[in-house]
Amino acid sequence: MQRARVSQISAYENEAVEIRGWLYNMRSSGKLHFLQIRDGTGIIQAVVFENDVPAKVYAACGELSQESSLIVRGTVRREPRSPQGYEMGVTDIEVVQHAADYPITPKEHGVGFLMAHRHLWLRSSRPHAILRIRSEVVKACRDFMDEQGFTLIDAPIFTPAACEGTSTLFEVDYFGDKAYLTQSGQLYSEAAALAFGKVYCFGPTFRAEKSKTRRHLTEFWMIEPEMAYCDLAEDMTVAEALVAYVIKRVLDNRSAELEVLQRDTGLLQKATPPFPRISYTEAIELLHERGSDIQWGADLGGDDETILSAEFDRPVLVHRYPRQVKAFYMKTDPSDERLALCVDMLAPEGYGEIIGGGQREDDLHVLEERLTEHALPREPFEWYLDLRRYGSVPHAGFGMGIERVVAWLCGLHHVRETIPFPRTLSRLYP
RNA sequence: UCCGGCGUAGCUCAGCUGGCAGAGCGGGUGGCUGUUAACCACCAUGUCGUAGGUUCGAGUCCUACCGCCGGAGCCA
Repeated sequence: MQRARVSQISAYENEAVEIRGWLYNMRSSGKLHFLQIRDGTGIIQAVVFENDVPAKVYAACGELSQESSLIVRGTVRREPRSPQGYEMGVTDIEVVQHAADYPITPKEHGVGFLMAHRHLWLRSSRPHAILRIRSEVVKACRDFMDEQGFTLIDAPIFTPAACEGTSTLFEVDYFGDKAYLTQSGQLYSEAAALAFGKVYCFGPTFRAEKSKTRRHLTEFWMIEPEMAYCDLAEDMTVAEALVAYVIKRVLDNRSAELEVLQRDTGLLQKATPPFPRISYTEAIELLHERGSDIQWGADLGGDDETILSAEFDRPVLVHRYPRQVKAFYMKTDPSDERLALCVDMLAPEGYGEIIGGGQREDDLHVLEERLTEHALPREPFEWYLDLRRYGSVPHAGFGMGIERVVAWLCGLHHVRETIPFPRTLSRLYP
């Protein structure tokens, strides 16, 4: 008997097939059992009628429990009464393993309970939909980079020093030396950009900050493109194109999953280029008009970002922040010494910063001054300074946080649902 | 680190002004030939986060601690 996947079930109408999966839910009515079977690609209803199967098979159905693994055989038929439009008329069932007392019932649970059972929760429809969208986002990012001529050059996870200071890093013992889990692959991407022209790295990133908000994880994934002979304007154009590409791919390929999440896709469909671009200084003026008392020179807080993004129906690029609130490697704006040639992209609907980047300081002596200003040790950055000694060029790049993008596309309240096994201040299990 | 909220059945929660520990769901048993988070009847569920204190009496009031959730700062 041929093995069918639930997602392809319409191709097997009126054929006898076998489905290997798990019992998602079950209802019974007299001499009928309705089994909701999931196989990872979807859910299909299998109907067991007492008169159609051997007594032993019908009796076995009565013993079934949620998430028992089983192989069902039967005939696929179109059936409007079935929740999925198709169902299987069962002729035989083989129980692979009987699962007793599955903890996650089809009723409501709190986030704490579900996260403690994350290894099982992945089987439920909501996480299933979110993680398939995440998978699509990741693939879209890689496809975009490939199509645009970028080379994947991944950065190390163990690093000898911080990109932006050591306070937020996880320290590990590295054969007696101190090492840190990476906070960004950017410095390494810069080295790679001067070798390959256009590169990106895509990997996990670690922050030891004790942030307890819906936008933070201690371990998250970031894609970081870096381009040689590139200025801030071109950097922003690439960032905009990447985000637009990802949105379109998710809308095109994951509409069923967005439907499961009841995401209003109208807002996503409107998010097409060009995205609005405003300077930090314009943003401050706008915030003042909206009643904020933020001072010029201060970094934008979460509330400020929410106010700003509410002004637009698509992501907004905020560029040229004050230099003092940005990292040491940001290039100074030649037309205004107070500013850095940097950019943040803020997602709509209060999802905050999804991209941060800018043009890098390419002058050796200025960069040395910046290291001193930021009180950073010189020695761990010698290799980085070499990049300015040997064929330095204007270059730029950015980092995009995958979880925040997925949270926005899915319309989620918290980023922890966008990663299979979230790591937060209070969660290292499972 | 700071501020706020919450810890009661397997889960989600109610429990008033201190007076016998509750509901729904889930589980078990039985019923139903089209269920849609099925429905109907019956059954069993407990270290009220922990440790002290006040009181004749504490789930309830007080103190400390622990855990979780959210926010701030910082960031993607």
